[in-house]
Amino acid sequence: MVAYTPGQVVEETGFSLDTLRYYERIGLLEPIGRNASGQRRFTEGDVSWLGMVRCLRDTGMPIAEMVRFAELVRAGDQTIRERVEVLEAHDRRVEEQFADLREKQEALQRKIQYYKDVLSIPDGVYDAQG
Amino acid sequence: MVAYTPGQVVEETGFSLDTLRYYERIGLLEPIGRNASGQRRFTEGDVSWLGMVRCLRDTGMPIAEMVRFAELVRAGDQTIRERVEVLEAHDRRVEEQFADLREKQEALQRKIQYYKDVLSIPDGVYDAQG
DNA sequence: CTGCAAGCTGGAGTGCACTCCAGCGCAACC
DNA sequence: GGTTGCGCTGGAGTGCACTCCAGCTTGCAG
Repeated sequence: MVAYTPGQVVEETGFSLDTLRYYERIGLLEPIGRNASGQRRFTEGDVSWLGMVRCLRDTGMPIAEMVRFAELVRAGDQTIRERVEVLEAHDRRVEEQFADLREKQEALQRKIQYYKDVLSIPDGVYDAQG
Repeated sequence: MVAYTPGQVVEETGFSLDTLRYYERIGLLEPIGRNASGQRRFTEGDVSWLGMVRCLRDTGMPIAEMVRFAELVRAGDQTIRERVEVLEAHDRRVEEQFADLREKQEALQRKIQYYKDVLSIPDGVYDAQG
């Protein structure tokens, strides 16, 4: 059975050692196994769960919600349906984020265009704040 | 000349009163004019600048960078070219955010699909973490 | 004239998500 | 057998962007 040292997990997942320990403390990771001298040894399962965590984190899921999701995972197979609901709700939020951000970006681009228009008529007098 | 009370600005901009005061403290807003008894009276220009602030904030520009941008605005018309550069760099970052987020979302959707596949074969035995 | 809402100030507190630190253990390499 | 490196712990600190608070003044409605 393969076991990963903390250093290897840092390498693989991109999370810092402190972050990994923090995630374990708050219950986002279940207690990580230890070798004879008390050092962490991560399993394949731990690492793949960290992949899920990264995915959720990078799409903006708050830690508290990831912890709730982790609890569902630990509760076993009968929670799969609920997990799908959580993930789909999250996916819809991500979709909303997109729409929102796109709108805001369009506003930004209009402002940029405004500045460029001012630039192209160099000696006008404008209130350049709007 | 129209002047806005703090309450009206809260209404118009969606920023809280505390946030407005905070923005003034840190120099994101220039010192707001006061009436005879010391209460703030915002000008049209203040409000339109707050529109810009909202636009930048909502597209994820950090406060510190907004403050630098505010300083450019205060420095006058000769900084317009530089302002355009700042805004365009920001716009490119927003674009990157999109690409990034879309990628992460695709990963998320693959994970959701995986769960759904598990759901559709109800009595298999799977490691549902990946 | 009495309330109550709105606003003022400086400073402290909050929430999130880490991040850092001191002081320690263990293993291994020269 | 020293020192280098990886890892351990509990707890404190950080950075960001607000948000709240006590204690006060001002504005306006009834």
